[in-house]
Amino acid sequence: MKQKITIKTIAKELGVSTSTVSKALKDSHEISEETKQKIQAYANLYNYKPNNLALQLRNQKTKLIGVILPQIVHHFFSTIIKGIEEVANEKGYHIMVCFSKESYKKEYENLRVLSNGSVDGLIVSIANETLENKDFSHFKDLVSEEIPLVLIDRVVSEIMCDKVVVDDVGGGYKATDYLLHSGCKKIALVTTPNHVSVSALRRQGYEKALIENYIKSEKSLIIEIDDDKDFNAQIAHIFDQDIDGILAVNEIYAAKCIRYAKEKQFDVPNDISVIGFTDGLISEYSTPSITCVAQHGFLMGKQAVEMLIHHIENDSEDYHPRRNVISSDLIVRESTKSSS
Amino acid sequence: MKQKITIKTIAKELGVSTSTVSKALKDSHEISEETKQKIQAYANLYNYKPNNLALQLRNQKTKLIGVILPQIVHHFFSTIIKGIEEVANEKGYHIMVCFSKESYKKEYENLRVLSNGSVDGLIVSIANETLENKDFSHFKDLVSEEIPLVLIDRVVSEIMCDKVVVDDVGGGYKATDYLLHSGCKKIALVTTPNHVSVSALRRQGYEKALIENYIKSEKSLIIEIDDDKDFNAQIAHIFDQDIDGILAVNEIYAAKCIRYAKEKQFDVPNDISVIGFTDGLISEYSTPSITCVAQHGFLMGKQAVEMLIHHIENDSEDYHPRRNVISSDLIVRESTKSSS
DNA sequence: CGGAATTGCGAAAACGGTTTCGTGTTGACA
DNA sequence: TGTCAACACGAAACCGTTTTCGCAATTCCG
Repeated sequence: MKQKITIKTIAKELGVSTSTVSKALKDSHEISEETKQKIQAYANLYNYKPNNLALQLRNQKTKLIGVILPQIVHHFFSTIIKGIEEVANEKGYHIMVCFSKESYKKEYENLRVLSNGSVDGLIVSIANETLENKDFSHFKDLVSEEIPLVLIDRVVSEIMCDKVVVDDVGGGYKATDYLLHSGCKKIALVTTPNHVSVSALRRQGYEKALIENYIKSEKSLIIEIDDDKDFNAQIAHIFDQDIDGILAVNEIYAAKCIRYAKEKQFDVPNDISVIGFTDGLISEYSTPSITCVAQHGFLMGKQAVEMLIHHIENDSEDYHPRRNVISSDLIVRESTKSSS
Repeated sequence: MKQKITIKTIAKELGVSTSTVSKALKDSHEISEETKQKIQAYANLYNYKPNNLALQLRNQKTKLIGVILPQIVHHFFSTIIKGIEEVANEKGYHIMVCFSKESYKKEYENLRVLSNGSVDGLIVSIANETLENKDFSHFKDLVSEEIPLVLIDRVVSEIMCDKVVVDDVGGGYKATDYLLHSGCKKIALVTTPNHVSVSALRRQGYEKALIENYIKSEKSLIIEIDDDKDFNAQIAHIFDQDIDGILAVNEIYAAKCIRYAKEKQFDVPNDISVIGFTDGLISEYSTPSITCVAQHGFLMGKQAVEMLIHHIENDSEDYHPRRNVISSDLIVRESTKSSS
């Protein structure tokens, strides 16, 4: 890279001190009009830009927010990023984005390098592997160093920090309740292994809705998908049980269920209704389009970064962790019968 | 944030100089074993981490790569980010991600703040508005400041820098050729206005394939979609012209065309075959799944960051802009008849 | 035993800014 | 003419780290 022009260069060239240059560039009243003109003209001519690193070091703030997410090629997470970036930008911040790829090690590593003063605060959604291991010491270290931290979507209660979560129980409840009211009698749940906290919560909502409607939840109707195995083979047996509704914990599972149902000559929604989570492109564009629980990632990102920046900029006031819950809505489309 | 422990703190506390501490922490031979032990133990105890900002200022490098993309909630772009992040991480870099939202002003602004020494180099895909305006001075400034820059996907020739592009002409050609060989006689093109460079290239490929097969390209079969208007209204008239094939420049247009075709009682692929661009989730999960031209965003991101880091780390050698072309492949699925 | 080599450490400059606190030169006023 | 304020600017500290160089004290060698 070309040698950048600095305040020193200008000072030397114009025969003044660096302090004069600095003040002149900020239009300080301490400097005579004449000198200011000269310095500003020179700075403009050579396209002087103050070095950000120097400013950051001096001000002890980077105006940077670290974001660590488990994945990127994922509608929900990319929507979150969009929300974060938008509000951050409005408030003069930029974001550094890293991905843990659901791995504890990568998450740990990312946390380590970002907490070296590179960022003013962090927004994190915890990796699945970490949730399984239940080892959160790297987060607790962060908290004890008093680095502002906001946890989103996948959170754990033992980390004392601000949090923004989706009302997953409510989402599972609403979806199941809607299926029941549209006439479904026997609803299967297609989910992930239970250590994924959001899935567990959605399942709670599912079970709650069943109970409230005096239906016994049956183990045989709940499938915990192992992504390493063949999907169809895993769901096949629920189709032998006269089901008329499926709740899937994400839109991919929903889409795959619909596809399988069609193959087996079931009509969606008339024979079987399907609801998914994540209001992404798949739900919108597949045929039939999929009724689903929208999680409002955009809003989540916005709220998270607002909490974070508040924390960063009001360092002095005594701090009490807050917890925002974003309610999830049902977007009704074609994969369900209309609720009577 | 809590007062961080610095080298100075350690030095004062242990009654040595900062240089000694610095060297001890790097296990320098200049320092006696005894002193090293003492200092390292202390540093460990208080969880000392060197301040990144100070290091960056001293080393005049940030190990940070700026990424400016037009959008984020978009399969192709998020895949690019994934590719960039993966390789960057391997090589010890992190990424700062910004979005221009297709706006010239945001792009300009992002470029300005990132070129203040915050990053070692930039990877950019140009905003649509900028492509329309044809004002690239902000990029040229960057180049004249010799800030390493790699342009991806949406590029313009007048900016002298490294580039990675998809073989869009080839993609359009392959897709059209495939349709022709599968028996289609009359193929419509559903595209965007022509200033979007990638669409223009795909159109070239489409026209080239037609010409080579002695078919005259007809204006009435080419629709430039205005996203502000109703989609179906815009494509309706091509369905009155006995078409048996559609090439759409992205997967959303493809999905919408298929949906419309179904509504109008056309069978896809038997009455009308459809091919889209972008191998995203929509193509994969809609029914019928959509044959499409994969653009390999992951590969593009990887190559871009490799070029960039090469440029950053081999500053001395004389620099000749390079241009990588990533060939696009046809992923055959259910929305087309098999090629005979 | 005297000079040289080695060892162990510290002072200071450097990275590029900002900011506080002088300080010398004016000019006005008594 | 002496005093004082205002003006215009500079010196220096500071942010946290690395690194070069210098300097004592010790050890080594002849």
